[in-house]
Amino acid sequence: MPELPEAETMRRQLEKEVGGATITGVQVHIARAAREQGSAEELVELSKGRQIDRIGRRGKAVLFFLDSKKPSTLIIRLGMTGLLRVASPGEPLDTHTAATIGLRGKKQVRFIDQRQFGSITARPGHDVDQMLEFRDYGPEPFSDEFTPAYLRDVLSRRGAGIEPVLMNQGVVAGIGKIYADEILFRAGIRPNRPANKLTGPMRERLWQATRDVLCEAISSGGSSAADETYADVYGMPGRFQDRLQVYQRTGEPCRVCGTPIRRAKMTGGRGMHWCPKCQK
DNA sequence: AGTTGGACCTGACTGC
DNA sequence: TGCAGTCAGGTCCAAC
Repeated sequence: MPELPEAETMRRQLEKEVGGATITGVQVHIARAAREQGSAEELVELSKGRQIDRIGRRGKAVLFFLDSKKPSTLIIRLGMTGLLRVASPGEPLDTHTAATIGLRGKKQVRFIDQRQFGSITARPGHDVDQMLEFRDYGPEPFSDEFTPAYLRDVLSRRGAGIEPVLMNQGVVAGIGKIYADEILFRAGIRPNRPANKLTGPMRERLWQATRDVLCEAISSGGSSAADETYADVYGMPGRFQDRLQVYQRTGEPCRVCGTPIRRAKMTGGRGMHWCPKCQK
């Protein structure tokens, strides 16, 4: 599923491919994709004729910052299976194309979303932190606000397992199942350890592992694991799946100690993967 | 306030 | 072969 590294990979590619282009219109093919917008007309009104100043990202969402004189922001939340693809208007539409962003010139951006958990929404202004969808978001993992001291404060109030806490976008933005599993392996912490029971050294390792794992995943162009649909804006898969240590490796030997990787459901019903020997 | 479980959604997979 | 049931998880919502 697209998490921060996949969203960041697409952001960088889009910046290069369509940065500076002018939007000629937005066409919604699957109405559900625009469910967070007041109306489809509003989506077009807030984006048509405006130039893409910059492509941004907040957590797992890709942001198109439009027209600084009459600012608005196009928000693509990728959900489980959302993808952005650069295409030419003549190419046949994928069955799951939820929306098409038309551009002046020879390109368009397509939002493809098989499971329809993603969304496309336009909001007035550029102040993302004030917008409904991001108001309660925690810091970006690479920001100055994300520090071991911040983790100490925020985790001290949480008695739930560290994995669901790490996946809570209000705690830190951009982490989903794949990277939560991988970060906790790297930090040597069991996913069901209560968040407020992490030791100081554990919090330090968690902080470091969060940044290291996400950084390496971005460098590898994200993960396209076995049951994942993820591919970049050119349709190319990521390369980080080859370096996964625990995610989707149930029963396979830990690459560090050889112990079979375990899988169990955490509270909330999601699966977690961990090495029973390396993670405490 | 924080935690938990259910709902949404589709394709892949399992079992009879 | 076919078909019902289950699973996967990002995010929101309601209940405790």
